[in-house]
Amino acid sequence: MQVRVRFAPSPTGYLHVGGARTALFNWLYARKTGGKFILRIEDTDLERSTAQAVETILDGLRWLGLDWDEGPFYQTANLELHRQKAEEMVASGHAYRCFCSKELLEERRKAFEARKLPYKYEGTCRGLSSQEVVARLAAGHPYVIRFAVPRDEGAVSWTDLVYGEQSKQHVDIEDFVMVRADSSPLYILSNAVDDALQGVTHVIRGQDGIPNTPKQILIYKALGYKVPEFAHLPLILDPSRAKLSKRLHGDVVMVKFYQERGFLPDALANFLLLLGWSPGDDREFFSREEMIEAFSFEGINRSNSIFNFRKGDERNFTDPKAIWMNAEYISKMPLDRLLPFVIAEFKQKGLWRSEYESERSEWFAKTIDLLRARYRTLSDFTSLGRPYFEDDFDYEPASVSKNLKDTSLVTLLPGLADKLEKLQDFSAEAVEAVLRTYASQCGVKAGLLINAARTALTGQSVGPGMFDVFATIGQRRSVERLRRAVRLVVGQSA
RNA sequence: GGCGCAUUGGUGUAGUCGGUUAACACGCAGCCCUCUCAAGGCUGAGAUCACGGGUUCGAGUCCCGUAUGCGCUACCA
Repeated sequence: MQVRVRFAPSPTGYLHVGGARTALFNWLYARKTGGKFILRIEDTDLERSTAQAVETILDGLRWLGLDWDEGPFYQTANLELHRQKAEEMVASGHAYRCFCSKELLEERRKAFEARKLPYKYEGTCRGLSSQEVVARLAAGHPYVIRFAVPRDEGAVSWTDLVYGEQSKQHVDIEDFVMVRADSSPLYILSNAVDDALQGVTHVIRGQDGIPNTPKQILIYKALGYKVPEFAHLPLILDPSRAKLSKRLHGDVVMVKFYQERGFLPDALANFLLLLGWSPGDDREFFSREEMIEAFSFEGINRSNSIFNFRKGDERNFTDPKAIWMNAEYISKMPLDRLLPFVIAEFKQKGLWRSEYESERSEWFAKTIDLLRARYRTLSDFTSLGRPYFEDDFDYEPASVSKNLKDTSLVTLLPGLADKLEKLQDFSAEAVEAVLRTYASQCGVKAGLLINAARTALTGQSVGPGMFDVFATIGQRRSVERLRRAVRLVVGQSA
């Protein structure tokens, strides 16, 4: 039997990390088993769903490389069918019409809650005779359709692929509503019917779906459908152990945020993979192929994991391990696979030049290769990396005060510039030789010139080996920048 | 209140059939390297395995209870 799994987001907001992980796990299982990954948009919530929200979700999935085989299907397309299924259950005695008004039930619930008693619908309309039902129908009384949960000592049980044996007593399950008074079906119904009709064999969803499972199993059985397997995933919580939400946490929980902040989709997927799942050994880096190969339900953890980010910490603008993972990908992945992402980043920031794909393409690639070891996001290439590509860049005050405070640099810098200007071969080795010779001639430590040059050429106090920086930035620009930096020394000492 | 799920260092996780000093990664601190930073190498701090009972020669690992957290408890999805 072919495996069929689905990701069924409701398009209320954006694709968030929890949803993305659920989608990833579904996708992995489909790919591992040669099954199908179905995408279904659960848009039954009237106002809250917008076409734009759907597009954002699709975008996020595409970006993460989670391609679906069928869909997107829209739940609203099947509403009438869902209603019919409920009618079938009424006809077969598995469900009944309930004429109790919402207001009345609300009142009762409140009364019970006030006394801290558990409230479950008492089944008032369950015992209505067919004549009574017909009479009320004829009188035009509004009604909802409720499932008639067996009233016996039995229980609904299933073996969750993650949580193991699960069981819920019939007495603990309320006669839940499946169809509203306006005849629109509820999620609990639509979701189960769609899963059945779309041939879903494995329901892989968040742990918050556990309480729904027994009800849905009841529906499957009442309708004569085969009950699928269930695999519930632990939740992803914030550092105070609250559920992640856009309202509470803002952009950090959204996939789009990572897209914009310069994450590699593979890195995010890899990080998400490890949130709640482990291969059982020490491996942490997984290519898509390796993920597919290694993935299994047994490796899924049962406890909720925490997305470890702190608000207002710019260096750790999200979970430090996610950033670390991204940095690892940036510096370790094959350069030719990284380049397209970097190029996209340059284009997006308006720093792309056509020469980078013609006469300067080799230089561009080498420069990116030089820089990537210490960058953590793609955005770093255009922000921190700016001095390597553009002539106008900022001098970091801390760098200036640290490296350009020695007033003798006022003459040393232009002196070095003069020497370098005469070089025939502006290679890292040649520059190093010149600089070190010049330093000893002047009786200063090479480090003084090296560090000063770093600030002069990049405005920063950190970066690759300085002689590589010289070579990368080039003779003309290097000489210019050394001379230009003199005013900063003066400014500093004044 | 009810029902359910969970509980290993700050975070993510490992810990197979119960058996010596609880492992790995991130983060943090220090050292080495070095022209800086990152990387890399090394070292370190940080966990009475939520708590209390029990079973056992022996429990993070099995059983019971408690606490805490989370989820669900809607004519939301």
